[in-house]
Amino acid sequence: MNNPTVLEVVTPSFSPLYQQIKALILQSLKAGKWKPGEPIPSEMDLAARFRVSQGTVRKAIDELASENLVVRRQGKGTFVATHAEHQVQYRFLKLVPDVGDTDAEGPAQRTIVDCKRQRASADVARALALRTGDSVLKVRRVLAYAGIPTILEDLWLPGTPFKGLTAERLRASRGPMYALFETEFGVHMVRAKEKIRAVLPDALQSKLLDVPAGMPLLSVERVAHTYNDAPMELRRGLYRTDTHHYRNELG
Amino acid sequence: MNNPTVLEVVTPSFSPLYQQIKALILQSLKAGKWKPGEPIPSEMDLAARFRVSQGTVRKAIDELASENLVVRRQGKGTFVATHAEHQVQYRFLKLVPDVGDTDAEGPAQRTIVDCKRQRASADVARALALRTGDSVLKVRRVLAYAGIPTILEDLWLPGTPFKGLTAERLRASRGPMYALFETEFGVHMVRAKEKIRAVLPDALQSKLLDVPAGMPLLSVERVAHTYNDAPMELRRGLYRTDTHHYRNELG
DNA sequence: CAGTGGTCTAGACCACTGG
DNA sequence: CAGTGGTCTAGACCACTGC
Repeated sequence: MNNPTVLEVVTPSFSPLYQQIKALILQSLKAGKWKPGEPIPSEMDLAARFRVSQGTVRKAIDELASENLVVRRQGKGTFVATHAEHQVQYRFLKLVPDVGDTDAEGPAQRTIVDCKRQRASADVARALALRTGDSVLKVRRVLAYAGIPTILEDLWLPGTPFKGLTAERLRASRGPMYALFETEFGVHMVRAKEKIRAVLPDALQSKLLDVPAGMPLLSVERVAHTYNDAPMELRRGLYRTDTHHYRNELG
Repeated sequence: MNNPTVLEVVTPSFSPLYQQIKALILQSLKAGKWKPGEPIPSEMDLAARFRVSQGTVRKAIDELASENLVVRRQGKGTFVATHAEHQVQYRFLKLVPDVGDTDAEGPAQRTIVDCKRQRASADVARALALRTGDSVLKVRRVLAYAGIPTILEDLWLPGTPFKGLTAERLRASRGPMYALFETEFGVHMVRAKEKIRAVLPDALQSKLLDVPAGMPLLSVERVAHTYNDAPMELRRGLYRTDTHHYRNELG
């Protein structure tokens, strides 16, 4: 009767009220009941709706806030998190210049190299939870700082949710790509996982980044997820790390 | 009268009670009043001492727990966090095998290549908040998985707190190095910052890792801090990323 | 000023651990 | 069983925002 691989040997059989409230709010977020940037109902309001005390709603919202799904602003309200605010330009980009800081460096110059529809290869399909051969959008772009190409990115997006995305549309947009996804396609990335390696560029890559073929680069493979933890983007980045570095904080 | 670089233009002039309580507990932690692995007083106990309600102590401890300084265990108590428990072998090491998981891979085979006292160079001194020429300990070691050398690490430690650390002592210890630091030298690392780059190894490095000179490697420079945010270790790691990768989660 | 999130309390009860 | 952390409540008051 032992079951070593399953964590919950007995039924969970207990879920705190605030977790249930959290799940309900989360459901509304997923359903798009409140749009990114908009306020959600006040704590008192939600407490009244769910027939619980303010403290219980508060704890639910606390967790959502700590997961960056929602932002609290004292005196104003609680707002659905968004990538479309000038706050931090790129929330998931951890590459910073060796000298000075990201602010001093200013925004990147972005060049869309390519944007086309194609069929998902096996590994792309697996990363995006699609089937091999499903339609995906592939984007390739270069980010430059002070005129120096620094990042080369390949992106794959599932075809259906991103129907209508074109190179022109990408070139026309200002601000983070994730902001565009949010406002134009209703896709809000909330979490991401990265796998980082050191690699050498192939001929085309070294040409696009204007670096020698023998220069080691950081390979950053990112899968970004939307609310339901559904993977909605696969991104493979090549970073120059002779003038910049990937910064990580461990707690 | 303007002061653009300072955040608090006006005085802070307000600090919640629970923050003050948190600071008091933190002070006891720094002072080593309770040792890693030991329980701190119960919430009720602390509440009585500080003449506040349980809820206020609770919120203080909540923050300490979320910073991994303390671990809560329902029914048992709240314990000072420690690196010396089999839980997670290496809390700050984010390199994982491409196939299988860290558990399946098992513990690393560790080889201390070198351990000697030397004078701090300018950059080492800066990282450790020492003066150039101050005495530091330098350790070099190799970690291997399944017999394959995978990580080459250079460590610099300030000489004074780590007086008495020798290669023999390192070789004799089992478990994480941070556990040894904790039990033998009373130094508990709580936070760390990493700068990650892609590099090529020099001749000696490629020999120690048994990789070709042209193989790109991940360079991970870590500064680990103890309670007061004092830097207590500089570590430069070279990771093979042909069989492993650095895994990071973004929220 | 009213409305929001943020703090604090006192007390009740629940879930888990160990003797 | 007593003691621990974990949940929940109801109500008071504080700090901040905007009108």
